[in-house]
Amino acid sequence: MPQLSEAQVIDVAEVFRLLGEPNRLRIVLSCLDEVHTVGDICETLGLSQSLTSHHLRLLRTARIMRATRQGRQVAYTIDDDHVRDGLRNMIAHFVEPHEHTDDLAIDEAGS
Amino acid sequence: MPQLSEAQVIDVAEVFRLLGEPNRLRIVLSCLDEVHTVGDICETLGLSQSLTSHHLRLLRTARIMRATRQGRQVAYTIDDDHVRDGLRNMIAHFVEPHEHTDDLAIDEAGS
DNA sequence: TCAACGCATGAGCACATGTTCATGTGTCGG
DNA sequence: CCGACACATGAACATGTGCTCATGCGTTGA
Repeated sequence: MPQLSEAQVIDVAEVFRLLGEPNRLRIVLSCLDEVHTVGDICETLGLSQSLTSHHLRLLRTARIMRATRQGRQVAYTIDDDHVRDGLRNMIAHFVEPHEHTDDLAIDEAGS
Repeated sequence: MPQLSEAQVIDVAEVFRLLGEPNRLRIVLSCLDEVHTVGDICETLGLSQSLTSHHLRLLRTARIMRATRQGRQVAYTIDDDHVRDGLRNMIAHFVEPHEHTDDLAIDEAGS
């Protein structure tokens, strides 16, 4: 365990858990650089309004995103710089080629 | 969506999902800088051998960790530099104080 | 005031997931 | 070869989670 307290581990895990759902990750990614209304997100990602709202609620509660009323509409944006930077970092790394040795199989190391 | 393909979004979400479980995150964090055997991880984190092995299997299958036999024991280490760097980055950011502006229309009342 | 728009929320269901218990597989000492 | 050690794996169960359907709430325009 590095320099993270138990509570911090829980918090980080919670953020990862929320970003671990494809639709939710897409929502967050779509708001990585821009601000979008709920309707925009629905249309862009092809999700139902209800589902989008449910996901946004989770992201809001976790302080990952923030909502702002604009008349009848509500605009969402990322509200956590750690998450934003972390995502940018992850994206940058993931764009590079991903090389790997084959699955399973426990390698041998001499004794 | 930024510069990530649909398949990449799925992959990133999968990594986040696996890191989104506290015990699994603890396992990965414990192997962030060092190599540990299954027994070490069990003892350090206070998890049952079976549970630890199940989690390690998931992390192995997802190419996040790698196993190496050392006699009777099996040592695990992180096998994905993206994940390692991403985690280090996240940790570094999470250690800093977490500020949050609480203005705004839609707010969540605690439950 | 009223209807329509835009979004939020609760209920409910099918399915995924974390955990434990029991058992299987590979390895070393004697 | 045999027993013990270290780990992997399957089954089973309780709980969590994503999704849809229906409905509620706030806002704007007429």
